[in-house]
Amino acid sequence: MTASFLATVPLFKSLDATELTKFGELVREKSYPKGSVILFEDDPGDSLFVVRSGRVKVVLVAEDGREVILGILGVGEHVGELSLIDDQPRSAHVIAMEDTTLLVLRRDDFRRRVEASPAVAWSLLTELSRRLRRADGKIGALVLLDVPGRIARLLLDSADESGGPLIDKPITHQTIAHVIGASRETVSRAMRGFQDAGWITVERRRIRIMNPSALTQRAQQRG
Amino acid sequence: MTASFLATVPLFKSLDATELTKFGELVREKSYPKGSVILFEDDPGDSLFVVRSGRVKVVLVAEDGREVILGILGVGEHVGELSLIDDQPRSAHVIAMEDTTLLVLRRDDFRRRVEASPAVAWSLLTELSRRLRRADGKIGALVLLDVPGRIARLLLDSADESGGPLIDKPITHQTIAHVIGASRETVSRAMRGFQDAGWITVERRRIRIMNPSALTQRAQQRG
DNA sequence: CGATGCCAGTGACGCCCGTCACAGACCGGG
DNA sequence: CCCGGTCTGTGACGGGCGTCACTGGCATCG
Repeated sequence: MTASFLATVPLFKSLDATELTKFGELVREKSYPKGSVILFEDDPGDSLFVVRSGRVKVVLVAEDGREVILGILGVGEHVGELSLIDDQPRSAHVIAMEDTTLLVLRRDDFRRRVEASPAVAWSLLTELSRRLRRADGKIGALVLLDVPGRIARLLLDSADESGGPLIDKPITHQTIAHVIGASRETVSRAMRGFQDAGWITVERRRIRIMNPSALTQRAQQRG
Repeated sequence: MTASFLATVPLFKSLDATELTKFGELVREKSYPKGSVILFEDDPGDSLFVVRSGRVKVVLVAEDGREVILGILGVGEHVGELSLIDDQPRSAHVIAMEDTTLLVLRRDDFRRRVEASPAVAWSLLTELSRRLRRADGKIGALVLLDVPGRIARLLLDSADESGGPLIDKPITHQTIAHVIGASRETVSRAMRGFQDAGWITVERRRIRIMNPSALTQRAQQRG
């Protein structure tokens, strides 16, 4: 049932059962195979998407094909609010990293609900704040840290998102490279360095943090 | 009168006269000399600041003193909402770039008003959206563009913020460097290049865009 | 179970840009 | 109108990291 799933989504956690049911009725479900493009940058946007299963990435792509990953979203997270709020076109592409199912909510339905319930508006504000803090942090990292420093930072962030020293989601060097703005080869060399130093171990693309304080140190300055 | 000033602030533009007066009574005014620190990163935050006169910068500072400017705010713009929304510590330093006067609004007063008036909540959402788009754009620029490309982008942005080809606020190379994440010397060389190419002219630190399409081109790819 | 992709590891090379070091221009204030 | 401090222009140099080119691992699937 989709209402019971919605109850697990942070954005809607403050809603009561009857409101959830109403929402559940407004929602359509759509599936996307791995690699397919869900949203195109510059399209006009009129829907909000909630990840029901799978994983998607939000990316900017340069003319020559190089890409930056702005964010990776898993189950319960959502994309597309910005266009609903300010009526501007989509600011990035959204691409399915695995086979993915999304719940789609149309602008008008969403707006009505937000205006009717201050709690949802507040959740939205909280979520946007979190993203802004992250984005600013990322800007700082790009300017102030070298590649190993940015990787260290990413690993620490991912770890405490997983709630332990083991980063549960497998991840490739290529993906890390796109996230921190570096080349695959440089990431490869830096990760080898961390392993040789005994700061992390990697097993079947799962990374375990062995020495958090060394990484923290490394994520604070360059060199 | 502070209520009539508040009426010009986008955040509060949707309020009617009586609400503005109420707000005006909750507000205190504070002045800061050029160069003084208004907010420290990591401080707990419980106030929102609206720039009444002057200009402030939001900056991240590394241990060795290097800095990134996340934003420059002028009259009518505001800082400090994030901590009010999510109760997290301040995410950056805020420093007066000129002698500056701010209006200070305390958390509880602010929250009450936001909850009472959906229009204010909506303005806030709009504003956060705008900042998020900018931040994401900045991340893209840092990763995908070289220094001249990032400068071109900044100049174009600043120009249409001024509403014409002349960027009215004078700005130093050092400041540009901090904003785009580059060194002062490299900015200096790139700007000379733009002038020699006839794309811009500079007079008393005011920049005028002579060839927007060339800059747009340059802001699209590197090399 | 061989084949076919993806992914990681590593060397070589060159360039962008940060850093250091000055010289000269500009600029606001007494 | 001159003077001290800030801002800009430029050369020299070196290093971090992107790019290119391969090699070898390992996993999935007819």
